[in-house]
Amino acid sequence: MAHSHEVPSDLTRNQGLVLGALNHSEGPLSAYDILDKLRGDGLRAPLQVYRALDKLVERGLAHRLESLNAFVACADEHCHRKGLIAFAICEGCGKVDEFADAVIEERLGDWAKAKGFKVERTTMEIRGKCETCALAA
Amino acid sequence: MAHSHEVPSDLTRNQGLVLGALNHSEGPLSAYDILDKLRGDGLRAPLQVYRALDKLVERGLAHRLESLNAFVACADEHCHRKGLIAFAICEGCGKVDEFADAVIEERLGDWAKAKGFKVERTTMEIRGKCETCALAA
DNA sequence: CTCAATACGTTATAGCATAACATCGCCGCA
DNA sequence: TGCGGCGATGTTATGCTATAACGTATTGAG
Ligand SMILES: [Zn+2]
Ligand SMILES: [Zn+2]
Ligand SMILES: [Zn+2]
Ligand SMILES: [Zn+2]
Repeated sequence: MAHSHEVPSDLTRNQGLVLGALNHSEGPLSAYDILDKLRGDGLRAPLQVYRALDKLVERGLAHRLESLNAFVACADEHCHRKGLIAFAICEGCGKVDEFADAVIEERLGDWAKAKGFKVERTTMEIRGKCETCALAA
Repeated sequence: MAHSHEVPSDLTRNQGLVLGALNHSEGPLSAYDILDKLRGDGLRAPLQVYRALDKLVERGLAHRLESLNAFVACADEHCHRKGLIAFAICEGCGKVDEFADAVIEERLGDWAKAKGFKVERTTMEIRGKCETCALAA
């Protein structure tokens, strides 16, 4: 399990369950993956998972990976204070590495400023092979 | 209609139709949007559209926007020779601005090198408001 | 207590994408 | 000319992802 936030105590039951599932997973999970893991805990419908995910993502405790239609627990205690977050996703083992880069963020800010574009959020996802999987290939 | 590639002459009928639909659209289209536009031309099934899109994306004539599950025609005659491409997507009017940034690409390359990560492709999508829509708000 | 806000549960439906299989047309080659 | 491979096509069925719409339950402020 990846290094991650402590689980906040003010989560609702469903939010706690969903975050727990993400925290205990080695890689990203789709909403339906999560649902399957939590049927034993009484969850029955996709909406229960999606609603919890919405809140978790909103609070920065989880992130959505657009190119996978899947979710991961945030791996960085403080990432919600940063702006742009990037994800490197290994096609081999499925592991996700989360990082931030101030230079990229600044560069993007410059572009936006020049264009008059008001940035609300940015997704950056790198697909490829992690070192282990690249060497194994 | 955005500035775009000339339509290559070696496209198949379906590929030509799909690229035409994208070229004539003001904004991104989902595969099903495209299908609806092309029913009059004899297309009937999603797969016909998806197969054409696969080829167009492979050749760099179209791009997939992961955060929208939609597609746009490439707006840059030479983008397939560049590496990373970024898209700024306006939540107001739906227009998409495609651009490349060598500094960001280099920075990403540095990160990958340091980590031993072998990059295969990168998606970068900025959501927000274009200048026009931001001022109108 | 009462009201408003938020979470929850459930069913149904919408939207996105691919599996599987048959067919067709083109081109290189015996 | 006729065979055989290959890529594009057509069609049906299916699976995965996400939200609409409705009602109930819980909580907390005034
Ligand atoms: Zn994070
Ligand atoms: Zn790996
Ligand atoms: Zn392009
Ligand atoms: Zn706009």
